Formats: sequence, C-alpha cells, structure tokens
Amino acid sequence: MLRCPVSSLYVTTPIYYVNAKPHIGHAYTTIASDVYARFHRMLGYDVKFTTGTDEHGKKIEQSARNAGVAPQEFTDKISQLFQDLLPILNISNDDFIRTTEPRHKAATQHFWNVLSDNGYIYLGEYAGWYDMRNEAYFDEEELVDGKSPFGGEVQYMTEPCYFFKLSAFQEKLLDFYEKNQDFIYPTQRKNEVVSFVERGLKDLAVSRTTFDWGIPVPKDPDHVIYVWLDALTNYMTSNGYPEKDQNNDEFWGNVIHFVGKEIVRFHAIYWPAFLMAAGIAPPKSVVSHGWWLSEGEKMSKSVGNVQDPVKYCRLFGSDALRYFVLRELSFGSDGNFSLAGFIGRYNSMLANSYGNLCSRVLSFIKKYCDGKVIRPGNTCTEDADFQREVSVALEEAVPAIREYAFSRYLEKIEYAISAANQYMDRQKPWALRDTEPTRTQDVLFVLIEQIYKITKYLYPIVPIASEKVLRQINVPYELRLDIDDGFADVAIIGELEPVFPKIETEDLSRFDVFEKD
RNA sequence: GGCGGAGUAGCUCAGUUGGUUAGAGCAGCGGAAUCAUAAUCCGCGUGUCGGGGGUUCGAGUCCCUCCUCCGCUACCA
Repeated sequence: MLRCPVSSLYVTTPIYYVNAKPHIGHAYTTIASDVYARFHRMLGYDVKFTTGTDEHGKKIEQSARNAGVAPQEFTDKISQLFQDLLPILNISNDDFIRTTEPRHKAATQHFWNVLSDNGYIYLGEYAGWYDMRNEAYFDEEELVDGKSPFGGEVQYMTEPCYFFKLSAFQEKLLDFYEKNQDFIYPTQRKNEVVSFVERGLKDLAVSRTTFDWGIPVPKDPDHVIYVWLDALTNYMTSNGYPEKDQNNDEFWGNVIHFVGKEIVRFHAIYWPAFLMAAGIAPPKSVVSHGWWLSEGEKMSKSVGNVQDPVKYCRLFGSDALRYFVLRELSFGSDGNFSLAGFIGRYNSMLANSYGNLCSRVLSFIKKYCDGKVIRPGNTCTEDADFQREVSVALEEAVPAIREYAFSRYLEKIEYAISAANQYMDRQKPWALRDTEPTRTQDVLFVLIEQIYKITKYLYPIVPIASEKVLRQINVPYELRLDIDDGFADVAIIGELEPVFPKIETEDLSRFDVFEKD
C-alpha cells in the first residue's frame, strides 16, 4: 500500500512579482508545485495548493508611472497574465491570491499588529548613503570612490522607519535549522542560509516612507509595510488567517513552499522569524530550484532570449512542457532550456517510447483480439519478471518525488516503459496471434495492465495525455486519482486516439513563424 | 577575502558508509523484427573519474595542495 492515511498538505508557489509578464522560470516553479500537489492527492493527501501575485512596492509604483497608468490598473493587467497562464499550464491550484485584495490587506495588518504587540517591532531611524538618482541606500563599504555602485552622488540621510527585531532570532533560527534538517532543500542552499545567519543578523527595516504603493502600517499611515513582510503573509491569508488559528490548522501543520533560489533568504530566514515572533509555527520546508538558461545563455529581456512558456504550450501542449522542465534538469540545479533539447526529449521519450507503446499495444488488441482482453488464469515466469520489473521501478519512483527529485522520478518511469517495450518484443504477440491466440491475449493483458500502472504514475506530470490513455482503456475517471487502485479483470479498448504525436520538421518551421510574432 | 557547491564517456548526468573488469540516458555505428506514431528490440564505449601528492591490501569515493567554473556574503523584488 502506497496510499497514506488521511493527512493534509499545503503546497505553495511564491506569489509572483508583477513587473513583467511570466517567463519560463515562473512556469517552472508553478509546474513543479502542481506535480507535487497532484502526486500527493493521488497518494491520498488532502492537498491545498495556492499561487498568486505580489503587487506592491516601489518598483511597481515606478513601472506604473512609466506606463502612465495607476498602480492598481497596472497590476490588474499583469496579474491577469499570471492568472491566464494557469489553465494554459494545466495547474490545479485551489486559490489565487493577490496582495492587493482586501482579505490580504486585513491579514497583513493583523499580522503586523501581532508582531508589534509582541514587542518585535519598534520605531527607529534608517540611516545610510542615499543615491538620489537611483533612489537606493548603500552602506559605507558599498560605496565606490565616494559614489554609489551605480555611479550616483550620495549623501548621508536618515528617515524614520519601523524595524523588526530580527537580531533576536539568530539563535532560535540556528536551533530551528538544526532540529529541522528538512527545512531547506537542497543542502547547498541550507548551508548558505546557515552561514548567513551565523554571521549575525541585524534588525530588519520593515516600513518605507519613500513611496505609497503598499499596505499602510496600522496607526501610522505615513509608512507602508515592507513588501516582503506583506508578500510572505499571503501564505496565511490564503489559509484563512487571522480568523483561522494557524497553529491548530491541519494544512498549516504541513506547509511546503516551492521557491526559486533567488528568494530562499526571505523564505528561510525572515519568514520563520516573523512567524516565531507571532507565535506561529514555521513552515515544514522551503524547497528551492535553480535557474533556466536559454539556449546556453542567461535569459534576459535585453538579449531577447526569454523563453515564453505559452508558446511551447500552444505548439506542443502543456504536457510536453511540464514533462520537459521536470525531466531536463535535476531539481535544485541550473539547467539549459533549448528547443533542440525540448524536441529531443519529447520525441525520444513521450512520442517514441511511451506514446508508441500505448499505440502498438492498444491497436494490436483492437485489431487482433476484438478490442478486448481478459485477465489470464495463469502467467509464466517471463510475465512475472516483467511485472516485477515495472513494480520495482515504480515503487522506487515514489521516494524520488517526495525528495523533489522529479527527474529521477521520471527516469524510473521511463525504465518501466522501456521494460514494457522489451517485453513485447520478446513475447512477439504478432508471431503468436494465428497459432496461439490464448497466449497472445495473455501477453496483451499483461502489457495493458502495466501500461495502466505506468500511466497513473505519469498522471501528475502529463495529466492530459494520461487521462486520454486511461479513457482509451476504459478506466473510469474516479479511479484515476488513487495510486493503489488495481486494474480491472477485463480490458476493453475504446476509441483510439494518438497521444504525443511526434514533432516533425514542419512543426519547427511553425515554431519560427510563431517566434516572429 | 570568508563560507558553500561543482569539475566522471561527444552531450546531460548516476555513482550510497572506500572493495570485484567505473554506470545510465541521448547522440553515433552495425544488426533483427514488422504489432506500432519509419516507432521498437539486440549488440558495440582503451573515459589519465580537473592536475599533483598522501593514507590504505585497495580511492571517483578519505586527507593535503593546486587549477577552473558557479552560488551566498541583507534591507529593489
């Protein structure tokens, strides 16, 4: 039994900052979170899965001004692009939260009041060398020849500012990391976080007076709340805070935050410190992934090599993109996103190995077994060997995904697919169909039952194709989501429809056309 | 500078606490088969495991040193 007794899991993506349209990095985090969520639903977990947009801050205010629109109008537009991306990627989120929503403003201000009431927020003065032209503060040691790193003239300035007593949490955090070894994944990021904290924590400036686009500090509306304090609180807003006591909440007891490596510090240091200060349990894990290079180079708008997830979905389907990003690189490391790599993986694995396996088995049954096979009375050693091979591979896949090793999960499944193709080649049903019809149908049943199992394991990654295959072998929808369900004793083949048609050269020219748009 | 990663076949990477002739996938070459999306299956790798030194009966795996690449080193997000 793989299925777990009922337990709850809360999976989150970061809320994405709305200063530019979504790119492949956003899609990647969202897809990984979705696969993790779907997989755990299949294991029997009660899963809550949220995503959203982070909409406050100086940068947004400026971008809106540059675009000549009000900040709210600006964020409405970009946030919509992120919302539109979800169905395109086939994401199964339960909530989409925007930090400009009233529920979030209320939650954040409540959280602020708790931190303040608990004595962790105080009014002080922020001081530093201010670069007027670039509107940023710098420390003395950051200055280059008496100017800011951007080359602007600086002057020493102070402004009133609320601080969070982060310094009070240095030991508590280190102790927390020590006792919760799984808190930060992967290990490299954990080491970075620990060494950062060990170096000493200064109090954190958590309010700003230099711009207005934010949530006002309660009782002192000249200040807006620091965007990260605002943004991180979304995870609780979405979970019913403050009405719902997070410490007695089943979802809050098992929170997994998926993030990109660039925001680990906020999630692994500030966030647990804020929560500790409020007397709320920190999340279970912060899981961070690497960055995508584009055709071997760093993605950047100025270079114009930003990979657009929507384009890939339109041309090749969301399943193909989901499969590629999780298979191509080991989760946590950086990797390369290239069209050639994408097509190579798609064709060799999805089209040739898996798609063709389904096709050859199902159409064989359709043509030569009257579209129906029944469970054999007895099987031979070769059948048992094959069945065991698939079972072992799939069982090994489970711990992989639970350790966020999505590519290892897929490797195991691919091994099972390969075993199925090998089994069919060894048994040669096409050579037996006239002389040994019984053995032929037995072999086909053995095959179709393993295809059923493999397809179910593929479901979290490629839900559309998986559902298509299950429909072709007449597996009812409601069975799809439970990993322990067995296969029926009679398999009836429905209407055949190809999954993962091979990408041909003509499709590549279509890709170029699309690119010019 | 400090701390932390990484350097293994053409490419992408596995290699658990040191132990038999260092593995997988992809690409390439040869063959078989024809159920299938011209898909599949079988066979084929003389790699200084970044360089050098050391510990050990034995090291890709431990220690030292050097080289190269990368990340973190707070108040834009």
